[in-house]
Amino acid sequence: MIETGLDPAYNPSFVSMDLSRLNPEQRAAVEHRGSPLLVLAGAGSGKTRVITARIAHLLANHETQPENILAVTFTNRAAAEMKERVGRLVGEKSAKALQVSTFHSFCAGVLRKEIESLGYSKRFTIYDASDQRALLARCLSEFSTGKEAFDVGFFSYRISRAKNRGLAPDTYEPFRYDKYDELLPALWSKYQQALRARDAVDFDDLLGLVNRLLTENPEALARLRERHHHLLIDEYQDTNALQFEIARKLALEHRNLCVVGDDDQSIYGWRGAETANILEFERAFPDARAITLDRNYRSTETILRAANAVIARNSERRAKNLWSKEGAGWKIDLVTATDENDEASCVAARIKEVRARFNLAWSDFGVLYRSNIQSRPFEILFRQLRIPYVVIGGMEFFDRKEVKDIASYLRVLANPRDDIALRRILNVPRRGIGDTALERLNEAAAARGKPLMEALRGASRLNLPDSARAGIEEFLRLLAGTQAALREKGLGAGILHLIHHSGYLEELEKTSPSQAAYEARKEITLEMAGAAEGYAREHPKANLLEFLQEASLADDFRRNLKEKKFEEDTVRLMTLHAAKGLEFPVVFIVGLEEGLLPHARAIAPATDVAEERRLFYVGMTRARKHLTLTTTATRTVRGRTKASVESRFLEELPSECLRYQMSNQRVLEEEDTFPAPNFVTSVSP
DNA sequence: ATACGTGCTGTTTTT
DNA sequence: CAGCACGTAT
Repeated sequence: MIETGLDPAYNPSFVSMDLSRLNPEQRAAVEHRGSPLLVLAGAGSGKTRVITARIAHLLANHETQPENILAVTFTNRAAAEMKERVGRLVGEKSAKALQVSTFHSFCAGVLRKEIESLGYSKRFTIYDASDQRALLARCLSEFSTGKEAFDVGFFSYRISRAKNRGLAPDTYEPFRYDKYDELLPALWSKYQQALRARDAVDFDDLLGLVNRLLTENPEALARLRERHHHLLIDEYQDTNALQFEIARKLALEHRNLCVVGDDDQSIYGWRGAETANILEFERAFPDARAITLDRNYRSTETILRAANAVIARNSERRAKNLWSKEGAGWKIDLVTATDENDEASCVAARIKEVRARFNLAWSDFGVLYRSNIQSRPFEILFRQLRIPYVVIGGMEFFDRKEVKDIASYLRVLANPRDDIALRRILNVPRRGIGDTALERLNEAAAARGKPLMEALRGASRLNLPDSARAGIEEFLRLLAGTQAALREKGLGAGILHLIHHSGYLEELEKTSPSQAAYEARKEITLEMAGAAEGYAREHPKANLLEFLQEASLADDFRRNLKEKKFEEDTVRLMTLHAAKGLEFPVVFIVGLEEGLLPHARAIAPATDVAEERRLFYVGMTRARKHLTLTTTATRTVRGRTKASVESRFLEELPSECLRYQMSNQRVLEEEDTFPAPNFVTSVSP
């Protein structure tokens, strides 16, 4: 039994939640009621613990039902983990009824039910970044801008940024007028029409449309407020303006809003994240309570001291100094390697040495880098040395060509108007429908204002080469056959039907440079069917649309594929971004060089490197016991070998926290008198 | 329509 | 070192 908070409405006799293991600040965060709450939670301060305890506390007090709690996390992995942790506190049954998801999948779910009031069909398709670009490129080509070269990516970036600020084509105000901005409003509205014609929404629309729904449809707003009576947002520093607006509208009435974040760990500014959301929370909600958690239960004092020194260089932050009682521990090793291969072998040697000496698991080691490309030397070497590893993120399953192809088939089946997907697979595998035939079909469709699929069905009336005619017929037969197989035998079997009746594997074999490459691609292709099967088993009622939605938002789907690997005892390789929220006893941050960290793109004259510094800070604070930072003397990038320049961040580290080493030195030396950190214990209160 | 060779250019993070 | 656009040969 615990002592209660100050809320007079609070009745201690209901309490069965044990809060005695929380520190006073954590406990205050769990018990606060009646007004919005901002929890400024430093790295390793027990942030997830607070959120899960708060949820459990709400449930244990019978203050609400699980289905009325909406917890928003930044990644789906975090969502799954949160559900599991709440489950341990309140039982799996309650936990299952909670809604825990990312903003994007939450919005997708809302739109599936409510989008018709916004003039879209319920069967809408979600376009990912590459679909978006493809469609944008098509729109751009209609502007016949002559010889002027435009970068589609640049438009896509600007449109996305504008959308995330809640703007529309007619409210867009160019920041600085250039040739892009001149065209942007017109292109944007054309793009928006094109999406509409295809029954498609892009990632940003998911948020934008929900925000519109909440503004324009009072009944929907009331329903959602009723349903989501308690709102918790994790990683609040990474929310953008639109997400803030959605949360604000949902919470305005019941005011049960709890946000948890750390401005020092804001690393998604490039994606529209507004640190202002966290810095000015109290301005948006004047009755808000703010609680700071600055006791760290994760890292040694040495690591924290260094991390604090680095982050202190940033202005524009809510001052906070992490402290811990974990002991000084080892110094941070700063290793200079000759090149990126030497860097990899040095890390490998250290992993082996420390693992053997302290009897650790492979999964106790994390190797963090700034950009995905840096994983390669590590992968090659680890494979040679038989160090089990897994690359988290990187080339995601869903970015693979094979997977996109199969998914495009499914998308066409689910939404025949989706001609971005249709164009992608109409001639994959090759079936004689070349560019000229495609253009002719396209013209026919455009002339009558119909989707491309209509033109295919009426292809016999068009002037087309025989090969194309036959190909189209074959293609339509394949779709019909797959449709039937999906309906009669289920998702997995339907996809297998598609793979085996399309000649897809044969085409893969032909186009693969080697037998090994073919085998790998084949495996990916078949995995798609396996994953779908797994999904269908877990969600028996789900239809194709829902499956695709999960897949494009990378929800359960990717976990079915990857979770196994993640649970295995492997060294984890990942970007600094992907490492947020994780911790490892032993961490390596590699490539501490100018151009890499801070990244070249972030060094531009006018921009400051604050976000790169935060990224470094996030990386450092992942380490519990030991941290190694590496640089190289030379590095080969895009085939060019160049002398490396040490990262400016290294100078920001207090020298007394560091031990300088060369790549052939060991972690433990003969004369080493540092007391080894205790790798075994460390249970937070 | 497709297969294949050449030359060019781009440097990051992800829901 | 890619991956891509473009051009040429079949």
